[in-house]
Amino acid sequence: MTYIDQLRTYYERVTEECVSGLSLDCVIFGFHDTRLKVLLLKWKDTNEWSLPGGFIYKNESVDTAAGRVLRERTGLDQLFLQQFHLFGDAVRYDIEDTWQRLKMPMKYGINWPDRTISMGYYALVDYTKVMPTADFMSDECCWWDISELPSLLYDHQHIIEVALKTLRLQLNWQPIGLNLMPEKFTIPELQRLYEAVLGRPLDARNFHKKITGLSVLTRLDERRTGGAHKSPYLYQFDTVNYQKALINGNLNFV
Amino acid sequence: MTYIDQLRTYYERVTEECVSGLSLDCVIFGFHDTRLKVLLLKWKDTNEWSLPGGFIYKNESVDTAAGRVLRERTGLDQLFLQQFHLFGDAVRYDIEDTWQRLKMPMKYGINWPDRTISMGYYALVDYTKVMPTADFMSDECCWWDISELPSLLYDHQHIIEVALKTLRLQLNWQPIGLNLMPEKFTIPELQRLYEAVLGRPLDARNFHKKITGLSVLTRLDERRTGGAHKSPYLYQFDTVNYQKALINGNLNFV
DNA sequence: TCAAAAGTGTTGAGGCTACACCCATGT
DNA sequence: ACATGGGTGTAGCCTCAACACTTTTGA
Repeated sequence: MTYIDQLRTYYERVTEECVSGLSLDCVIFGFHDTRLKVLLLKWKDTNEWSLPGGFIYKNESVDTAAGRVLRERTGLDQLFLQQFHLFGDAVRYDIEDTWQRLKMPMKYGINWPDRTISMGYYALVDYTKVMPTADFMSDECCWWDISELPSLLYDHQHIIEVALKTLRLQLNWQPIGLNLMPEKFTIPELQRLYEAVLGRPLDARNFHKKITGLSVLTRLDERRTGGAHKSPYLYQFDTVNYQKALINGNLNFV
Repeated sequence: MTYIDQLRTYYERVTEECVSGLSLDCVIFGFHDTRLKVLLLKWKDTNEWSLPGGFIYKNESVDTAAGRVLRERTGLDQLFLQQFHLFGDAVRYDIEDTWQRLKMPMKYGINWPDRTISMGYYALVDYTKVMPTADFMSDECCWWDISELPSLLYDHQHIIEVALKTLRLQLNWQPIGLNLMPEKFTIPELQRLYEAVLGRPLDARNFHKKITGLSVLTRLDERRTGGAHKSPYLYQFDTVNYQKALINGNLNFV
């Protein structure tokens, strides 16, 4: 079976089994090496990248479908996943141009709706736990630095921008740290995350004071060694107090 | 043509001309007489109420469709309208029970999808300018006090709750006052609005100090007379400064 | 004259910002 | 030894919350 046949079969199945005209796109954020990252897929035999996405089975909750897409691309379950915008413009992108960049015959001869509306989700994941996994349409699935994205298909550049804007706005009310950091981390590492999301530096003393003052962290008896400098303490989140601080909107580092 | 025929014709047109399986519901907030209000429709020949909603034409932007629904029910254009949640559970409500309450034969014999996903929008409108207008399916369209809602069809009770929660969260970043108040209003009246949204009383002196300190209001040379008490000054919003205050997130009365 | 709501300032507490030096570690 | 980043405290400012009396108006 050729790749094109596979694709046609896939889209035929989608047409039959999924909600028509509605898709979802996931902006999966990770954090590594002081940088905010996004998980992208490269389409087979092209140099074109896009967000992981998918369709909703006719008897499936949309949120569940988003969780499924996420699980398939990251290997992780029970992730922090949040609706952020419905992309419903009549013309979201240049369809012909897109099919050309994908080197595909338009529509594979099947009855595909003229326009697709897409629900945008963002996810916050622990970079160290993710196993990026390509699907049958892609030959690569990997992390990209948020500030060095490749050219993206569809309106995915726009979708990422909206997701990032939402993330910044929700920083104080969402468990950004809890979900993006590995289990054990140092306070300066957490500060780098906040700086990466906000896009500007924060004062180390004030950050330390604030985050420890909220008692959302538990200091471990371990330190991170290996740097040519004083070894910082490792911390874990105290999830109970973290939830409390979130509810109070106290995790703001403006 | 009987009412049932009209309905069948309508749903046939929707099936043909609209995006399938996706609808939208609008929670239209108004403010009157110290109370937050929602605009509801009563279905013909029943005592069942629901939110105004509609479908999206195949070549229409979803946001535009929401604006259209809103214009048809309020007579107003260019309203403040905001996506807030996609209601996409596989089973959102008891379908059979709903059709029974509507006293309708299910599906009118047409090919209607088994489940509908709905995008929730909320709107903030000037109560005094709205002309509530029923559609052909409803025999009443009117304002209901948010704390004294009737029994609602579908999952509309839930949708209103989510909308209200969103409104509270966004109070500091959205032009709540600007859109819900009439052109001229007094500071105590604006305070009542904030109290209605937040669901708790605010201190008059602190409110006055804060709101005047932001220079988002212009005091007019008029006063509201008629009450058996001191006549309060009338104010208008200074839209330029209002936008600035919103951007800075300064309109918070926590 | 009375009832009802409008208008108005001050004070204390807590949170935020700005700022500089010493310490621990690996090279 | 030295370079690198980690850890730590204080002072001033600003914002917020709490709080009561006088004024105006219509009935």
